[in-house]
Amino acid sequence: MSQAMNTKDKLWLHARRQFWANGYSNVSLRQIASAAGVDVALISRHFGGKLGLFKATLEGAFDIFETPPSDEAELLDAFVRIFVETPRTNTEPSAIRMLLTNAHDEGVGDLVRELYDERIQQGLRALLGEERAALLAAVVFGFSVAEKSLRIEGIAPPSSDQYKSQLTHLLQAALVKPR
Amino acid sequence: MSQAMNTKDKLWLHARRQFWANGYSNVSLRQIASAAGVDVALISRHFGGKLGLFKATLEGAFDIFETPPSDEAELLDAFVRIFVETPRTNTEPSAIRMLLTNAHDEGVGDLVRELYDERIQQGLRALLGEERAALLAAVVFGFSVAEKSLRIEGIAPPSSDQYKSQLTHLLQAALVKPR
DNA sequence: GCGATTTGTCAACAAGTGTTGACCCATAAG
DNA sequence: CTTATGGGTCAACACTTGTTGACAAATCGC
Repeated sequence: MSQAMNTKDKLWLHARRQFWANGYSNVSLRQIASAAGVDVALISRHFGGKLGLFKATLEGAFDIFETPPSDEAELLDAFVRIFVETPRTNTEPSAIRMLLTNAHDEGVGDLVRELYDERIQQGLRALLGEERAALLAAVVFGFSVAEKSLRIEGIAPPSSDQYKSQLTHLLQAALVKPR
Repeated sequence: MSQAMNTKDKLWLHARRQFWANGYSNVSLRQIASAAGVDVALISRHFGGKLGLFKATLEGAFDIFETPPSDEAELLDAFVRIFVETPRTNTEPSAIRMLLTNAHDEGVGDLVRELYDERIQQGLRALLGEERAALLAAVVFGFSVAEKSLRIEGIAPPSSDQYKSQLTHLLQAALVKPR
């Protein structure tokens, strides 16, 4: 499969995997180029630099939000889909989770926060109000990063039905209007 | 205050602040030394290297868990205390939150995960079982990092009473036994 | 076929990293 | 006074980082 791709796509693919696996600043361009079997200089040629490559790997991260959810039930569904089902059926990294995982990084932190706020958080705020949107974001963020950073396996057991119901319950709790 | 400290304590203090603010691998020894007004070489002298310095800044991270909570109500109290009250009354960074924030880092990730598992997660598992412990960890993790990484301000409004009740509610939801 | 434009190759660069060894200087023990 | 000893200073080290420029090769338009 890989030998039929042009080098730009090869670079994109391996960059995506490595950024997801190790985080933006823990991956060097030479690692990516080596994994793709390509010279380092090609990255700057094709993507303009490391940041440009990272931005390119974020493409499609927000497709699922292109039509923003209009009520809370729909929102709940969307989140469960993003954070439970998609990561398990698709072997490739989920772009939105990659986004969140790299939020704490000096190099791309600003870009990531900007994108997240503009493309996701704004919609949440409009639908839920300031406090509940923040609360929900915190929960979602926790799930995204806990499994990856702490390698907490129990969060996502093979039979994900129970996990799904627990997550749903948790998100509902986050959506309760404060007194 | 700072000029009365010896250089080792000065280094420790500024290292702690910078590691917390920017993450382990985003802080260079020269930055720390410069902030402390001290030569870089002293760090390797006093702490044996960057990793040694980081380990030293983790000291006392788990004091609050020295007597592990024995029931779920106590556990809930402890978490609210750690993640709501302590960070606001104390201007210095909370070590446990620093620990979690640096979990996603190639250099110290293993150390951080090991410490977290050994000192916190094990107690949670014994008390709650595998799944609920993981779920609670995810929520707590989200709160620890979301505010810091995503700069979501709404999570912790100045009047923290409402926030406290929301967090309590959320933690209770995480503690519900799965069907 | 010929020229132009893309695409790939190689080597080097400047900047930044953690770490080490050689020296100096104080203070206290003999 | 002499002499160790611990703390501090300075310069260099070996290494990695992202990026760039000069050149070769291949591709495509005409």
